[in-house]
Amino acid sequence: MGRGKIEIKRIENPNNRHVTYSKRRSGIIKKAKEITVLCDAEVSLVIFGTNGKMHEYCSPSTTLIDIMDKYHSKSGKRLWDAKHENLSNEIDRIKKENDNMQVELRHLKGEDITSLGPKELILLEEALDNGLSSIRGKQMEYLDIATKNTEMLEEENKHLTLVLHQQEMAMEVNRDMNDEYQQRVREYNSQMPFAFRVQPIQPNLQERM
Amino acid sequence: MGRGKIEIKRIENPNNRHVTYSKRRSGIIKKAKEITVLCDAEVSLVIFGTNGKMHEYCSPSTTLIDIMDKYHSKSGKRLWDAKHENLSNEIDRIKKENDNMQVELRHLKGEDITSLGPKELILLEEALDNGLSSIRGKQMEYLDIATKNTEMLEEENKHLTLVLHQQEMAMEVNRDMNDEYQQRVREYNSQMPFAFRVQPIQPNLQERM
DNA sequence: ATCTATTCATAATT
DNA sequence: TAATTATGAATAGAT
Repeated sequence: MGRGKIEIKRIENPNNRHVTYSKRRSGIIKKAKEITVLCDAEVSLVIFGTNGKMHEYCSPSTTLIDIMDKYHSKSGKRLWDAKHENLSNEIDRIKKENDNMQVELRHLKGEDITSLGPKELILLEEALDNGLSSIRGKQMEYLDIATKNTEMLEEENKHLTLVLHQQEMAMEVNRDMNDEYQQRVREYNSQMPFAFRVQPIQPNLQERM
Repeated sequence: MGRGKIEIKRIENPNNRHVTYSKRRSGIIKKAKEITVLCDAEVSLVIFGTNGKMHEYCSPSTTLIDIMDKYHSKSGKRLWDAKHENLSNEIDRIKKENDNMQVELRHLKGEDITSLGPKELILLEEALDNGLSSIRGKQMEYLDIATKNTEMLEEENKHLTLVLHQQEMAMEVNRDMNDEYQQRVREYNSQMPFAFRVQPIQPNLQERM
């Protein structure tokens, strides 16, 4: 049904495959709707394309759950039980994993160790020692950063103090000049447009913890 | 597509309806198979006619359970009954718990700590220190036991040595007596029924580690 | 069930 | 991507 007969086998060209998928999908859904109306049928149709997108149709008189329930009773296949069992097994598996981790955690924290033998204790001790040295290494890094930070800040402080001092000197000079100038203003009855100003410096960026 | 166009509305004549149902049902299933093959699609199709009979198609690559699983995750609709919902929630909860423990374990072992701040490191260090002191306390117990054991064994050894010495003395005396006795036997041409024997001593029970 | 006139779905093309 | 169209497929009604 088209400009040529096609074999029913996988369409290798991805583009064509997608186009055909879209067309045929809507075709099937249309047919499903029609049989629902024409023949009073109950239809559930779920389609997944290679892109993973889902499309579904369910006859309006029911829900997918109803259909599945009926399927269950008609086919005799224990569809839900199987699913249920899978979930239960999964839970058991994870719980066991959980318990093991729980025990390991408690042991590492020095709890519930009465049952452990000397060799196990030695292994634990090693693990803890390793953990401690790793953590102290990291702390050392932080300490280095903090030390450098302090040095930078002290340097910065010195600089700021110096600049501040210079600024004060400059202002003093300025004030003197100004006084002298005012004097002249008074003397000559004229004005100066601007006073020199010292710009504040920007604080340096600091490494943060 | 037939000897005349038909309106898409319920076919009132039961006979016609049934016939159309059969024809169209097989048509849809054929289409479903085709899209499966042509386009790599996953299809689940369940049809119930008015007679209550069920027909289904499911693409060979999957099962109805898989399709329903996917449907569940894609649509987010609560397809599963309350039981399932509970189990799923339980799994999610335990998995989360698991992940948290996993992280805590790795941190205690000094792994994945680059993201931790100094305060967290201090808390970790405390935990590890506590664990270490607890474990070393336990090791100390074992050491005490081992020391006591050693003392006991040494005591035991002394005792055994002493007893052994006494025994040797006794045997020597015995041998002398025996020699003397044999002499007498030879002299008097008669026999004694049994010889006295020294019983070996049992080692004392020791506390075990 | 089988047959066929007719409508429909759609593959190729634009 | 969205129309168009020639063609094969589906099927309604008849047998």
